[in-house]
Amino acid sequence: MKLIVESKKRYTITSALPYTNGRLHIGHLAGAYIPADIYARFKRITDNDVAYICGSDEHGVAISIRAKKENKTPKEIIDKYHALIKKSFEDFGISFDNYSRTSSKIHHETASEFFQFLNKKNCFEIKNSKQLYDPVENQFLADRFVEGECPHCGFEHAYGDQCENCGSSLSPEQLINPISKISGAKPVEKETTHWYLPLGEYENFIKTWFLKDKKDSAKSNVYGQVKSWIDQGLESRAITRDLDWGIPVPHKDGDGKVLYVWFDAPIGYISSTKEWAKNDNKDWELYWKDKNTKLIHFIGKDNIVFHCIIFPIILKAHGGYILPENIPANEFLNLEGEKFSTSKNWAIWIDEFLNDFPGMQDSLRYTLTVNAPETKDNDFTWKDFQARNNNELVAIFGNFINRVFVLTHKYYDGFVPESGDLDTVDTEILKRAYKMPILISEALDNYKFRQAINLLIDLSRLGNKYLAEEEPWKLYKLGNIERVKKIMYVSLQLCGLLSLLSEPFLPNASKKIRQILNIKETKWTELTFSNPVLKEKKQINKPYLIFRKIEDEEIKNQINKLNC
RNA sequence: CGCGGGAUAGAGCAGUAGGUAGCUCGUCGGGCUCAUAACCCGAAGGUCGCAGGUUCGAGUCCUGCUCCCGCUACCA
Repeated sequence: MKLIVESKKRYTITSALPYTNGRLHIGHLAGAYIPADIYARFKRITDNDVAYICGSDEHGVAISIRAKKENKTPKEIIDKYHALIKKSFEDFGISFDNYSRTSSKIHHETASEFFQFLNKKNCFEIKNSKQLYDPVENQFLADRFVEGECPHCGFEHAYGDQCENCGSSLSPEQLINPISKISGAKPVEKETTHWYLPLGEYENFIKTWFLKDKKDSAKSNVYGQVKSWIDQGLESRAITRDLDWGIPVPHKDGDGKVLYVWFDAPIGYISSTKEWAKNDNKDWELYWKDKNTKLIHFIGKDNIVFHCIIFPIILKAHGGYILPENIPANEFLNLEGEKFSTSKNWAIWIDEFLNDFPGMQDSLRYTLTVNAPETKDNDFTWKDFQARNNNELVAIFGNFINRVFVLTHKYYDGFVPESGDLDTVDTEILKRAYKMPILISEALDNYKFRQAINLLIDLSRLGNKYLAEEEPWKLYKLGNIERVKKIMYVSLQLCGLLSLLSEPFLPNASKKIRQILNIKETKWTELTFSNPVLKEKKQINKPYLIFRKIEDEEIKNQINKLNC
């Protein structure tokens, strides 16, 4: 075990860029945003230099199609959802250092330069291919947007890439009587030219950099997925598209073509960092090119291949960038046993949650962390949410703090008592408590968020047990005033520690407790047995309840809301 | 079909060098009354997905199988 908390390092932390064709739901939060936010806050409070970066991903064929369907421009679509998503993040309290968008000027410039740099370095192949084309809409069709009869089972609504009925994978030209899903017209084949990234040339790079060097640090789900891809062999991948929405290919032969959204999106992390650096007067290159910077990507499992294979290859091909230190992808969260579904409205939207449970961000953060899909898909249920909130957050954590505060005001008018020499039980409790910053740090450094937040609750359990065993209220009545002072002094130190240790997980509660205790945010590196959080004779403010219970009625309403 | 992850008490999970199965919640019983009817203690409850194998001994290693979730590359 480490004896101290690591500090004084530089971190570039990213969360997957949300795609601007829908609102945010709690599945998004659980996968890529809450873990990253905890990690970023943790690294800040352990005295590191942190850039926590994100932004909206606003290109790609899906947005183009959606705009057509809704009879709007792509820009109208992305402006609407960018605003909604950004507001949800702000209201929920995700602590991005910068939240940008890929339609911004700085991103278009950055991505274009990236393409030009790689093109000049001869990193691309240029190849011709035949693709299906919609003659009515005058656009090329992604496989998914061609529909027809499956040659295997006769199912009439098979997609160009797969038949949903029999499960066989297809290519669009195999379909019988294919039609464009956009116009309904019969697609025609047309030749086109694209730039390809020859991923196969980088197989050995991935084998060494990831499969060998990350074998111990990568999560098993991530490692297995990457290994599977490499074992199957990597093929060249087109990084341009025939589309009218996106970043124009900056090349004389690039007319009517844009950069593939998966080429430009991860570069969005870089341009968002640049935007932040410009506003904050920082040097962005330190966060992307300095060997001492650790780059961590938080994503959902659907993004593994792009963050563990394709983006690192792009960075490697460029040559001037650092590579990710780790990519702690989460699995997926289900809702009441079913997958989240935007079309069926089977989701808990962030804005609606905040509307129905104002000020209860920490309750959701708690539930989504303690039940995070770290190693496999997990399920969110409203009943579990209520139970976690009422039985753990309120009854154990909130209640411990409250009973200490109430006793402090009752006995000492809100002043921290002078303890004198502590008894052995007292110092044992404090010693265990001051190990928590190290234990929690260790768990978080290994991306074990569930374990980390359980350690935090364990500290309040320790406090509750201490109070139950020492029974200061009894001693007070018996007149053993000196002993009560020691017990209360120790209990207050635990509250102080809880307020600081909860900051990454429960930032709102942390702040409230610190305000009651009258203490400033303190780096975990300064938390030691010999330097108590609360000084004797310090006065604390009038307490109030930090968390509230959730009633059965509220849960019933939410479940009804889901089912209609 | 191929590949990846998972399968441990009613629920959610630990168990990362093989040695008499642990934690949290829930349930039941008791204690306490400072506290948001909260807190503390104790008990019941599992043949560790199935079948073989290696071993003195396997949840932990090997083989085969079953079930659940996901991926399979222009749905970003």
